[in-house]
Amino acid sequence: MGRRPRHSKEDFQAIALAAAQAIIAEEGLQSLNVRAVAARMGCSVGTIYNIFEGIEELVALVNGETLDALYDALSQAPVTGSPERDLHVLLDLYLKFVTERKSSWNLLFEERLPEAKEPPAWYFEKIAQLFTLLTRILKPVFRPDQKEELAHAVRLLWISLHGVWSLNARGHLPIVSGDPLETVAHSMVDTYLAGLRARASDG
Amino acid sequence: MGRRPRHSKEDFQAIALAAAQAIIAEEGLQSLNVRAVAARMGCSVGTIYNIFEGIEELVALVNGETLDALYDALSQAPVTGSPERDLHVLLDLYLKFVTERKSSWNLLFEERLPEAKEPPAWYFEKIAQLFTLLTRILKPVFRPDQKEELAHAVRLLWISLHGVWSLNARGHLPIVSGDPLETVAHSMVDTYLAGLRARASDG
DNA sequence: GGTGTATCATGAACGTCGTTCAATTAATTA
DNA sequence: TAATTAATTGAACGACGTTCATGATACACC
Repeated sequence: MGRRPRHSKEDFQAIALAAAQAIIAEEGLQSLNVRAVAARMGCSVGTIYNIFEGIEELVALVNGETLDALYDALSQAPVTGSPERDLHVLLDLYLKFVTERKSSWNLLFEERLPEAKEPPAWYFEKIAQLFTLLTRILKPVFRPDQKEELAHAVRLLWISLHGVWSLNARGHLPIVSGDPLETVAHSMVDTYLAGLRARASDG
Repeated sequence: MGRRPRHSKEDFQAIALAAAQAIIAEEGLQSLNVRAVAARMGCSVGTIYNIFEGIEELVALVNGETLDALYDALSQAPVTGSPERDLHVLLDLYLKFVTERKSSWNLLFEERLPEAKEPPAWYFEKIAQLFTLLTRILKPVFRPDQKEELAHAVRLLWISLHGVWSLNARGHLPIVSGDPLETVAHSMVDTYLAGLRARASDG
């Protein structure tokens, strides 16, 4: 038989991931490219393409870690039974995370999923995991039998907040609102929650 | 004195803009680059840099026209006094526009404003113009003296919907919701409007 | 018309990027 | 040790945005 791989594919991917994270932390997003990752790993660019289909796959891994780290940061938030209060606490942890890990965070918004291709399965899982945090906070707004309504509300709230993060990440937020990021995010949550309560009491 | 320009800077920018639009329409976003624009204009790449600081400035012009076209499409929407109905009609025009001019629309979400630089002034104006459409629709929800509350509500609704468009443009919407774009957008508007009414009746 | 000059227009060339692939290296088996 | 098989390499490719020495051109003045 032939030559055995020095590292398994998974090992190599982990090393590449660490290298990418180091570059992002030390040099910023604009320095994240194949040659920089290869140099930091101590291998050639060709090896990167042995491990990954392309740079996008590595970026997806980095974004996966960002989502995990976000979950870790947000899961500290308490659930008191008051959605308003809980959401505000969650939001502040969120904003702290965005501020502290600005580059990684922005990378999430650079990613462009190819038209034809399905997003990777673990992407769905990580988002679902984050959704559970919102779900348990919003639970008191709904009756126990309104499972689907609750899930629906979580999705919409997520998307609304994504509007804020997205505009902010691309520098467009000042075009839309003169208020700072925190203010906009808090207003968003308050209004949305009021809407949920109103629709819930309607039926 | 020296040589007079063959065209004024504004003329040239208009020609470049038309060339860019033609490329987007006929070849798609991925073919929009300096060389393609220059070739279609019948000039050299250097001339592009005589007219613009860089390609981003041309992209900004294209996006400006997209915002104008969007305003034209949406300003047909009637104002009946029922915000729910009016918003749904507006939303459908919106979705029609997004479908018909998908490439131009996506370009709006590719743009990344440089950190240090202020967005161009006409950007604020065009967004403000679009805001007036939402403002007159949402007016019945507020008392005549609640000018600032109305403006605030318009901004938040805009940002919420931006969350939907942004996810959709990057292919991330299926990760968050299994529902089609229209459904998500309509739900968003309904919930937000319920929230506005609830908060308005509180004070 | 000729000359000088200020200005515009040119496109080859540069640096960077993602990506490819023939050649090289090395681990395993016979 | 030699053959076999596969991982690793890095020069090279094409596309990109951008630059700048060079050439071309229209005007003012004589």
